[in-house]
Amino acid sequence: MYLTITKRLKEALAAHIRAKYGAALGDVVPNIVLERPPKIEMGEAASPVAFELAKRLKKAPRMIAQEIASGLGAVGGIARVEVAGAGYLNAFFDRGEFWAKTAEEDSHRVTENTEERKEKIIVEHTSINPNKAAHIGHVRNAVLGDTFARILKFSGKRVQIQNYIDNTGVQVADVVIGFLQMEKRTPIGVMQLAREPKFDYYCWDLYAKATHFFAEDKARAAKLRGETLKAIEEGRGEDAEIGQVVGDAIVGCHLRTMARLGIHYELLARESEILHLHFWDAAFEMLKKSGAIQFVTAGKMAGCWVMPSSDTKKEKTKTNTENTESAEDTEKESEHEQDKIIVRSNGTVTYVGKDIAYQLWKFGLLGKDFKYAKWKNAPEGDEVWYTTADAGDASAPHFGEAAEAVYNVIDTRQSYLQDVVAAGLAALGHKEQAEKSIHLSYAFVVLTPRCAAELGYELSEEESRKPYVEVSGRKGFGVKADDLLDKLEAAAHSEVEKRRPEAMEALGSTGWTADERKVIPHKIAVAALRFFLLKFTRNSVIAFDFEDAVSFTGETGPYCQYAVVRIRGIRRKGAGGENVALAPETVAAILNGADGNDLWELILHAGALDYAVDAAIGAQEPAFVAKYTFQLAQAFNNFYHEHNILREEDAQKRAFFLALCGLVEAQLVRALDLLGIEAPEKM
RNA sequence: GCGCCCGUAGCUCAGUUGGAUAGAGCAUCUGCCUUCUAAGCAGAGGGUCGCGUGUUCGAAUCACGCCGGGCGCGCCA
Repeated sequence: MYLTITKRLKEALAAHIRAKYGAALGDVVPNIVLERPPKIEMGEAASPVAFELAKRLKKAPRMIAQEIASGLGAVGGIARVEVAGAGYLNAFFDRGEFWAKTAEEDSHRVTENTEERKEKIIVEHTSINPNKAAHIGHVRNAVLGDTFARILKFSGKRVQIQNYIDNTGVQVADVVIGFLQMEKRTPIGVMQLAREPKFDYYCWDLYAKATHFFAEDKARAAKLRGETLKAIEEGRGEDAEIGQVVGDAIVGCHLRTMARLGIHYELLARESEILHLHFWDAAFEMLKKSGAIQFVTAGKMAGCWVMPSSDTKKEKTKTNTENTESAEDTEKESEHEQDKIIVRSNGTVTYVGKDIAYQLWKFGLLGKDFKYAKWKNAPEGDEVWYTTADAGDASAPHFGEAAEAVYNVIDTRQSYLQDVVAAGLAALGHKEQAEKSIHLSYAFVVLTPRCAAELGYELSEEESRKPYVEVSGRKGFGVKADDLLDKLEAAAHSEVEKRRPEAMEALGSTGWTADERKVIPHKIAVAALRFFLLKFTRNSVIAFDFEDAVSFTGETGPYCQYAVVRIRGIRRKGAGGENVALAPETVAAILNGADGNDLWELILHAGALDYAVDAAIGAQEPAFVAKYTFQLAQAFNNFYHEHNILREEDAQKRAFFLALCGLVEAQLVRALDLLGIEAPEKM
């Protein structure tokens, strides 16, 4: 609701300024900025536009503000506009109306997007190499992607979630070599092992051992890797057989791990099919024909197909809007830059090349499509599809349908490569799609030295000099996702035991059911972890520490859940109180009354979810929603301590408080849902 | 060397696309459960927003230059 009104105000201001001061000020009009005044007594939205106008009109800002305020006319939802300070325009909302509309909007909202006609947005996230267990870094990726997808859906977009599976890369090859060469296993033996529940953990260790094994003899490593990789890519022999078993089994593990966090996927797009269905060949032809890549005949890169650096450069500077450097400068600089190799002199394609082909497919520009089949090993209740080169299932959704925009959730270290991929699309003439290939980047997760020590990791001299330690799947060092979740669930369980001993002891009617004893700690654990990963903005490096992640107090997921639990308790006990007819005049009287400001701020905040979501999408920053949720919970807790709802003697006031609880609960639950957090009935 | 990111309270971080008196959480200290669940609330201390110059009516935010830290730049993925 807050978004609706501020939008209206912006439009009204823009129209008024245009009409009154003329087109000469055209550049001011599109940038009307609204902000929240520092105090609620100063209104709900303010515009400093008069300062901007003062420059051009050579008039005092306060005078201009006065003119605008008196000439603006009525704006829906706004009671009045006043001039404040040196020339601020402060808008005061109609509190009663805001309350009524928010409650109404609340009951009408459709969260599910059922309209098939809407253009689709792809969010690709997780994309863990299927050769080891998922670790905390992977969880950040998945949680960010999942949350962003939820936010997009909430704003009415049709979103399709894809998880890219590189099941034919060197990482899988390394584990295959581990099984075949180091452990001397047969495909059948590996197949049996792969049925074990913690197969991903087994591979985690094996992968680390393989890395060690390769380090001992670099020449042997290169030879083995080359052979194995080729066999896997071509799908022949024991290598390929084991590769597939490992890949499929590990993907199954990852899906189960992520399902614990409420993360699900619609499509597993696999590299094996990109190879077998010759996606690259199609892309290669397009790139050659358009001149986007060129064959190098002499020098260091003789025999390679490269993308000239000027192309990638252009793409990058273009996003930096205004700064138009002279063409001369750009050329000079590009001389020093290296062209990006797309096809090696031995004829094999690089990762970037494959990614261009894949990105073209996402936008429906490749002229090819996969076949699809249902993933058999999906977590309970999930329907997941995967790409196949076989006949496929005719009833599969149309995954090949062109996307309007694509969000790729990948850590910031791959920014350069993502730019090259986008530049590839642009060079093929798909400028629009290049711009809508959005790299949702985030900084990686590292461990504090204390955390590393807790894990029994011995720091090298170089590492101990640094403020934190990098997670490395290759070294087998990091916090595994399932271990962390187990730890969090155990911590949540003992926290419940400590705080509500009666709940876990099955004493009389206060005891929790067996189901609740399991599910509630789980929900708390998920809330703690997801919120912990979401409260940081994307480009902030998270230094992981058990102490912070396991915390359930302060700015955490459980704090937000707790607010909901409190409301639910009150509403259960106060049931019926809402039935007292609540006159709109009474609400207005309360909100505009002496101590109405605090109540009003709570309502205003509850009604600003749309605003938070809009900002989150605009900045591609899920952390905004986490912040919003925490602040709403905090605002409710303030209200809770100031007013005793059930003991309120004034029936009208009591009915209003209960209705307010209902509104806050609805908004909190909704906001938590966007974060992938469920609020329990009790905790 | 080139490119990207970061530097805000003791610690971890916000700061809504330049606005009014720079905010949270944690930690420390002091209060508050006979009252709707204390996973809570109130209060206190704690700041040259890395440094400098500039643009502006107005800068934590923008520009330039330093200082300090991280990452990327491979015929790896």
